[in-house]
Amino acid sequence: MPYDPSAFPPFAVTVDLVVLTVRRHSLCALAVRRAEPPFQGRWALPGGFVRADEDLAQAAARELAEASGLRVHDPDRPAQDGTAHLEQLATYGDPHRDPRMRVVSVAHLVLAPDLPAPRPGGDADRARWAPVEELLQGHDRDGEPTPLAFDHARILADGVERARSKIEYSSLATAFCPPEFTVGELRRVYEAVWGVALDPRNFHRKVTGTPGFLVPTGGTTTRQGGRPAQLFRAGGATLLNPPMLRPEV
Amino acid sequence: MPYDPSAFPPFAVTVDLVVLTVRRHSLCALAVRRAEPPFQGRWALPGGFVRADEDLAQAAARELAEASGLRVHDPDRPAQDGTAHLEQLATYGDPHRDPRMRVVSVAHLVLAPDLPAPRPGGDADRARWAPVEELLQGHDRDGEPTPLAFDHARILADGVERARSKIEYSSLATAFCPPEFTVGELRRVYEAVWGVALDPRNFHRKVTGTPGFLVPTGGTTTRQGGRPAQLFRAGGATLLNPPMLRPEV
DNA sequence: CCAAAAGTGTTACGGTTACACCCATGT
DNA sequence: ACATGGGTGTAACCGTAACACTTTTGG
Repeated sequence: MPYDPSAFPPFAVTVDLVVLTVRRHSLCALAVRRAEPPFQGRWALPGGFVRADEDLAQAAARELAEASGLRVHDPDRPAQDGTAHLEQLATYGDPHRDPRMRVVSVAHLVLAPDLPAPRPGGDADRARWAPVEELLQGHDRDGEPTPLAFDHARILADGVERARSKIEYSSLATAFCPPEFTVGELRRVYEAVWGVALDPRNFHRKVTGTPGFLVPTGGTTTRQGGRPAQLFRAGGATLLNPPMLRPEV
Repeated sequence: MPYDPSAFPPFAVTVDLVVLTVRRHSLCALAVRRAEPPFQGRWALPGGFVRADEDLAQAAARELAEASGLRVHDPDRPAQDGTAHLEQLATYGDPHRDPRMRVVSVAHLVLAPDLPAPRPGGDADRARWAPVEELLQGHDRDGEPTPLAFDHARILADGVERARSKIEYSSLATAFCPPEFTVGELRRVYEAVWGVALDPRNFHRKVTGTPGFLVPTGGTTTRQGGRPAQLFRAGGATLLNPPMLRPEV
């Protein structure tokens, strides 16, 4: 087929972000309140237009910094505070997903530690961390309606599903932890993301026995109470083999 | 951020297809020869522009039919001859991936049975099934150069990797088989996609022992020689638990 | 009869589960 | 002393790997 600039319709391309973290033992996502129509006043995933000279991942990292102050992990360096894991999730291009025009959105998944100063935007009126069940069910614990704008509930559900399955066979769960963490803290991440309880003893053996998964720093902490726990950093291994088994329901 | 139609740059959006099949015991991909610049005369993945009123998956299915005559599985019906599995793969949006203009391509993965009449386009000069190693290494067995256009080698590599990992934990390998197939034929699919040899006895026990994976049709065939083998259709189960273990290396 | 592919039986091994038990700290 | 979370030991259990062996066709 010959090249003809008029042969293709123009699209707007955006990135949307599913930013997940674990707070108070539950899986939360970053939501921002829309200031403009359509869906004015409704909660939505952070995102925005891709610029003319930007790669998709660059655009996602820029929008992430704008919405949350988070920076993206440099894979070559040890994890630092305030840095997150970013990966492409999927692309949503229903012709009517945005009533204004034809918009194709490349959704990205971000896994971030629970920051001491989460700073979602700065003021809690425009951005917040909300438990994913609230956002997916469309109402909070008081029954107040909180449906997400556009097809963002679907995108969020896909992102949560990706995170849930990916921590089974990769070391991605460490992206929810601070740079140094204990085995118990890592276990609570799995429990929050999967919504199950895991046996602390077997979990400990599993993660410490997988070569390259965890690297002891030598330090200990009692921040969780009880006996001092060893501190670890994420090791070089990115794949977990055999995988962490997820208890059925 | 207020809505301003001039605030975003225009993009072209395309779909590219990684169409995989198993032929003569090796994993092959559909490649088409480019008739126009850029990369005129080079092999490329089939694909094209998304139309104004089309969903992304619809565009992929349309391009698939145009390039190969294949139709896409209806998940609610039993598999039929000439139908394939289609899923979104990933989106590629480097600002310079197409020298003409800013193109974002939503790649899709198609798994198809080896058709009696593969009909890639009709004439073998414009389309062909090529072993994926040839396409990925950039030359065929005679040393002739066959580098793929654009970033299609990367897209193909991602599609092959997706197929290799997904047949581990899902029943997707049956998408490479005709509607009725034997356990041995299914095993040869795994062996071709993974490039390994599997123990026929253990494989047989594994797939026939997983509830919902295979449904016996009652018929038998000797088309592979030897003792008559039972014929099966794909069952309703889409997830394989525990997964098929992939031998290392 | 022989080759080839299908299918069954059996044992050894590795990883997970379940749970008893001990350790080191804060209050 | 006691509660709390960290960590080790151990036996039952389950699925896979390895391989001997039988079955049923075609040449």
